[in-house]
Amino acid sequence: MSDRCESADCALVWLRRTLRLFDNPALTAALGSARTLLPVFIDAPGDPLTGSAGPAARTWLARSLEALDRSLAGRGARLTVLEGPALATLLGLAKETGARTVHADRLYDPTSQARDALLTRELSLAGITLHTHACSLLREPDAPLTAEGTPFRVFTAYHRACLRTNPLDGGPDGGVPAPRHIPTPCPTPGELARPLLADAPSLARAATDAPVRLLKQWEPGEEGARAAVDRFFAGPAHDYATGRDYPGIRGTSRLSPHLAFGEISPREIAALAPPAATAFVRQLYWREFAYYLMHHFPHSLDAPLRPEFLDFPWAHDPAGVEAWKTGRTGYPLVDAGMRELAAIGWMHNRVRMVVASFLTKDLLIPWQTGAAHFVHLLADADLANNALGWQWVAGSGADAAPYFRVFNPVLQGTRFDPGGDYVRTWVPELAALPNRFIHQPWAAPAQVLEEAGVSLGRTYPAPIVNHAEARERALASYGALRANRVTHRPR
DNA sequence: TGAAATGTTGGGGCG
DNA sequence: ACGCCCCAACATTTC
Repeated sequence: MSDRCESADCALVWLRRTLRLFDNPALTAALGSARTLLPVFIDAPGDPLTGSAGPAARTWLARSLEALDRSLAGRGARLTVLEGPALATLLGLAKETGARTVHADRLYDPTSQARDALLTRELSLAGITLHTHACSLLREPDAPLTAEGTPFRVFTAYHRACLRTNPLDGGPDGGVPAPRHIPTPCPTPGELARPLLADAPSLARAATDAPVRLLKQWEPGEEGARAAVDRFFAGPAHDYATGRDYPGIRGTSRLSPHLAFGEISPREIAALAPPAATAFVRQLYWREFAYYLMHHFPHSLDAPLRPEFLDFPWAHDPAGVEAWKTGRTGYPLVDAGMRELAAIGWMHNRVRMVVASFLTKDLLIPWQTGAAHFVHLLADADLANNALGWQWVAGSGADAAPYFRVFNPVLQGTRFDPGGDYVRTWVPELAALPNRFIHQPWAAPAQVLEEAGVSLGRTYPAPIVNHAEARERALASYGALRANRVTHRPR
């Protein structure tokens, strides 16, 4: 970042979680407001999104920034990537370029909102205006409300209200077109000939120590995102309602990391969706609902939405947490999911529910422990989605599973991974077991185990808990909580 | 976006 | 032919 000559009329485009050119209202607004633009990404230490991200998300981010830079290069601009505190970095760039305006994509988590409010004040002292633009959602998260004017807490009611008030969110085109040319201050950043991540050493490191398997399956960036959408809508989307439940096949969209980094907008996805994909579009509204809940109940990122769960008798079980994290619980479907997560920074959604149920109900570990682990390992880490999902499973959240709903990892396995493909992929030491025992190796006769080369407790762990007993324990805990609430109810 | 226990029914074997 | 038992299959209730 040097030698950029001052432009009479330059605006900064501060991209955070909108790493794309199509349907990017921040970019469009900046183009309309200034003669030249400087697109910038700031890797700020302690940033609530990128700062707490784990290696998979950091690697994805680095790759996505490289892709964005290539797209910008095709339109006469380049991406500037800097590491440092947001305020100082923006002030430095503003001074260099003479920019008095910053256009950014809006962030919705409470920490980012507080930071943006602070930045708005601090920047205005230097004569700089910060504008944030709605980029990430089908609709802003304050609406709709119930007839009483309160936020919905049940998804189906929320979803119905969304469809009633605006059935075609984002319009038929899926958003504003990508600009054909992006004028930049002179000299163009491309002429500076600096490697993209030279001034963001932490991201440069992340770009090189990639979880390789992740990169084999996914292509970070706007182009890769659009290709993934096309592939999905051409095939799996048509059988999504059932296919999405089978972790052994490609039945889901696998769009979550693309969406998390804003490489493609949900408006564009909704506009491209074929009529047969309504079940999938409904899932986009689950994402909307997560942001809606985060907006109306910001405390629900870290604390139970339903306050009676503050009294829940969670267990302290470091050994159990460790077995869960490392995929050594002795329940093949749970272990397969946790190993998939560790290996590629992603996990099939049905399996996310199963492992979350196992942690919170079989082991009685607070959902926040699991949520933090997910945020650290998932390439698609999204605070709103993550908290909603975990609270849903734990029973403490909106539209929550009733407290007595406990997933049986064996039944879930036989039902949704009947051929055992998923388990065999991620728990190879069980691969030779016949289907009948692949989800419950402890039930196999000694001879079958021996023929499959499985020795429980040596090559693969024996179950760390008995699920039937654990289920009873969970029901008792949740039952006590319910009784508690009744006796404590104010009169 | 659950699972297990309990209840019901109907067919077939058998005395 | 008939009643009885068993059990699978399905439905309902309960946690």
